[in-house]
Amino acid sequence: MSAADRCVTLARSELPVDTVLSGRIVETEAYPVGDAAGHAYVGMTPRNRALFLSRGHAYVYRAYGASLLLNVSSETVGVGAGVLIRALEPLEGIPAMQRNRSVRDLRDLTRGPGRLTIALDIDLRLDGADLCRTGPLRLARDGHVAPEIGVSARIGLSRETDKLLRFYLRGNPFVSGPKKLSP
DNA sequence: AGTGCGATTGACT
DNA sequence: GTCAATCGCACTA
Repeated sequence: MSAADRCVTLARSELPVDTVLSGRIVETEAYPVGDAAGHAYVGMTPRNRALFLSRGHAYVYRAYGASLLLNVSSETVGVGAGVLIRALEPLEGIPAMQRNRSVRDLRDLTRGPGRLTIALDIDLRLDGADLCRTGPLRLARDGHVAPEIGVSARIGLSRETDKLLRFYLRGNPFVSGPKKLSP
């Protein structure tokens, strides 16, 4: 990555209430081809099939029985890989996000992969959705130039813990994880 | 058909 | 700081 990289915004629309909920992506983790910690590592299954769609499709899955996590597929058709969206900086629709999460504090609204899906009302029906075309969930460059990008090990894994594949906007208060990993 | 296990969170000591 | 909740899915038989 370079300092000229543009920030990316994730936007949720077509909700029952006519609102757009959006946030700037401030933290991600990569799960590239051949990564033993990636869900695609075992080959295509009913759960992970969206990882094998072309770049820019949503892979939504349930973790620990409770949380829904959002990934973006990152390779060509038939190749399984993705990027986990770990945190957003809230931009639009903040009151609606506060209702979805039953939380007021802006900092707690979308800091964490399982929290941001609740804030944006993302569910399993969005699994496989194309995020690069008009639809209920969209990715878009937001014009903001990214500041320095921090790199660290990924969070919550039991394998491949040495790989530095977590990326975040350094100093951004909406980044999740222990301070040690987000200085 | 049964078992084991998380790319987490929130509640609690 | 610790720890249990919770369920879809992958894996074994």
